Amino acid sequence: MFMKLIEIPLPQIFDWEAMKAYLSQHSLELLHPREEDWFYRWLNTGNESSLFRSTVDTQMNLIQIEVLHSSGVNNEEKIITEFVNEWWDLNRDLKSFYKIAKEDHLLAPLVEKSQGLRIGGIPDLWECAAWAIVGQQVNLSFAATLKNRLIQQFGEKIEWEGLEIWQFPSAEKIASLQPEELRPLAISQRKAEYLIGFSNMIVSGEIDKEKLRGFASAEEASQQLKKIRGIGKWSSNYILLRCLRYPDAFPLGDAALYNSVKKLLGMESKPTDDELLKLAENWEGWQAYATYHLWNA
DNA sequence: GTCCAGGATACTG
DNA sequence: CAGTATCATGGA
Repeated sequence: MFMKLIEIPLPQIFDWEAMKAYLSQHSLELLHPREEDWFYRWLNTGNESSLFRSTVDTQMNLIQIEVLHSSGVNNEEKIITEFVNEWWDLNRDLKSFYKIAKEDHLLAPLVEKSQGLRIGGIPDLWECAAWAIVGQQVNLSFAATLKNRLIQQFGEKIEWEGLEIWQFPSAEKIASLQPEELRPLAISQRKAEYLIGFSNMIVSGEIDKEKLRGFASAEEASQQLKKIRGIGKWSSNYILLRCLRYPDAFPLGDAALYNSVKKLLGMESKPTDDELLKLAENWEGWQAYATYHLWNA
């Protein structure tokens, strides 16, 4: 039995099947386990925490959120609603993206097929950066394995009617570790240093979401992030795409991006950066959504 | 066995 | 300054 029901009107264009596919892509999703069409999430709200589950009612055009365990804080509903808004990018007006995408020979068939695809986000900056770091260079399934080991080793879990729901390890927890303590998880020495270094900057407040918001372009915000050890051009733009949601974030260097373009254009070899940037001239202002459609393809 | 994965940095000439 | 080596592991 749930304690409270929150309903959010569904944006006009929203592809629930695509969002479900993203949320379910790694077979073992500890942070938002799925049961039927419900996704469970255990959210920190300061010193307290809320457990909720959310789904989409496509008949009623509603997002439904059931609060299963309340934190008791008086702005809980607002916090959860804002989280889901960011998680599923509900407030994005995609009209101008579709306008340019329909004129683009690479994107046109993709947006036709995936109307309402919205970028699945990682609203927590620390969690997003950690995912970017463990995902550097290695294939996605191995990256997911590393993330799950981090969560199960250093995170916290609760159970709800037999279902386990985990919280990502806090920055404080990772900041308290030595790199050697992460090595047994098969995280490289370098990545262990990157993770601990980033977590320390979160703990000290040296970096936070507010400081990364409000830049006129992803490029400017990216320059801030790239000052951090372990965060290069790919990771900075990945974080801007998934967490800060700059629509013009463009993760140049992304292996999946090159492979997708190569396949879609029937190229002999992977496109060069110059070729990719040439294509991206048509996507000005919407590089993040163009990238996401290419990943999705 | 080799090559490549949603890269970034340290080192070398 | 640009190349190159290194890292971790697993799947193709």
